[in-house]
Amino acid sequence: MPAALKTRFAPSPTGRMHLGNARTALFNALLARSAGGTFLLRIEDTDAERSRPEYLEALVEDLRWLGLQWDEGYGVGGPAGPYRQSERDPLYGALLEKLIEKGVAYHCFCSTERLQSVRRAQIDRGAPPRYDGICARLAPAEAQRRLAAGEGAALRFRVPPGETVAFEDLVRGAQRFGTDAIGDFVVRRTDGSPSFFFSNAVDDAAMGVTHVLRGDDHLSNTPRQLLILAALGWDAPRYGHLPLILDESGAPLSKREGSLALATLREEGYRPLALLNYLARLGHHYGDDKFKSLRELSEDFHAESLGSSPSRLELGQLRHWQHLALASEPPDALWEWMGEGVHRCVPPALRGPFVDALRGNVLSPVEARDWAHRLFDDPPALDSSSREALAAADPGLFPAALEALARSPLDYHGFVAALRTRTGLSGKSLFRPLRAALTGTHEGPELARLFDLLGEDRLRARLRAAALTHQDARR
RNA sequence: GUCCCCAUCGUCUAGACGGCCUAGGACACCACCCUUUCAAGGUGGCGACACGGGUUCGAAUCCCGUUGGGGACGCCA
Repeated sequence: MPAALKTRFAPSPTGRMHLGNARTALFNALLARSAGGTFLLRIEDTDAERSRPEYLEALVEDLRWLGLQWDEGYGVGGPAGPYRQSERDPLYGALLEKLIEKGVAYHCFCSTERLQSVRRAQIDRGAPPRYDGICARLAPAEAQRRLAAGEGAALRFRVPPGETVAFEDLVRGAQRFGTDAIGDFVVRRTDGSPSFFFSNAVDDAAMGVTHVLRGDDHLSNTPRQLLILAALGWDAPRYGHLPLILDESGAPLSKREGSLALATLREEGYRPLALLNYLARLGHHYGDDKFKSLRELSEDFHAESLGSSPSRLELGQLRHWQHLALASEPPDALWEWMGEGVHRCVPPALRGPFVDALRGNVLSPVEARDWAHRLFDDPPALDSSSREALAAADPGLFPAALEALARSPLDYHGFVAALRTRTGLSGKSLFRPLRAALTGTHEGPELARLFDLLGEDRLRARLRAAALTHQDARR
């Protein structure tokens, strides 16, 4: 029986999650689900300096909010724990010792200063910056002596010269790297903590991860990790490298917090599925453009449909998916989503009609709240376009509207018909000032729905106010 | 600098085996329809194979080069 497919998301808690991370997590989750496999969450907090507990919390919260459940790992447990790298030192220690015994790892006593000046000199002379191998040639006895004397040392992996590391990338296809292009790299820092190359590779293997979808920036790290695993005699997972995501200006997404932080988007009211539908199509192709549930997203996911060229973020596209996400939301959920500001402002009896009227016309709770205030706060704030519309209105319009309203207060169509015959106005000259008088702005949901929402008293008051504004403007 | 990756409408992308591509879809944009208004909705339009060489009866698709963008070369991940 073939081993079940297992994917992972392995973030380091050094910052807030952004769209790039989120997509990596999503693709791994989708790949696992599409194959009935396992999706695992591992926390890579080996960098004590930059890892922070609050980022860890935020990470978990972001993932949960997105709806990406993990079946194994941090917070839920599993057979291969612990799932925080900071708790896995015993395993790393034993494995590192094994590498030393085999002679594939050696102690390096070089100071950061020396390493830096060597690197600078290499670059100046046009050579690739690589470790020059001073400590690789140290006699073991000499290394032992310096260690015993209390000298600090990092551990480096001895990269075999003249070999080729080949692997089949899940998205890029066949890859080959010559080991001569790779310098001996650090697998354990002087402070005793394992490096990314090491802990990341070793944990994937130890946790039974079979498929790794990760950022493009790891492509040239892959041969190092393959070398480590081979030295240990372990099977490596299959790697697939996703093209980077660029921001709207074409620059690579950075880890810095910004408008693209997931948390920001969430606060702005974006629905998780809007984000997921958008992200799933950045670098992956579905055969259709339909809005999909998480389940459909994974059912239709195919690793072969992963693209290999970088894609650029565009909020306009995200808004499109938000639109579709909201359209598929049941009324109660939409009402919840609109938030406190709306709940306080909209009369309970009008809750349903309000949601119906607004659906399709707003993309965020802030917009919904603005409409709630626009409709139920008196007097409504007039924007400049509606002031103009009021000033330019036919002088007979508002008096006639008041009369028409008195005659058919609960019937929008009757009201409009009466108004038309009475004033002879129609089209823009009728509706622009009417909309301005009633809502204070020039665009929005269907006027008929708003008419019902406003109610007779408010309609009368607004028409009266408009008549006065109109006169003032003319004077 | 060295090695590696990428290159189709403004954006996301379709494009196995070269012909079915006068390059398809979606977002945006524009127009029209609907609604006696705007928005929403419907229909349609605009719009791209980075450049230069090859190979071939035929290339977006294969090869080479150029240009552009990105990544790696860290005791960051």
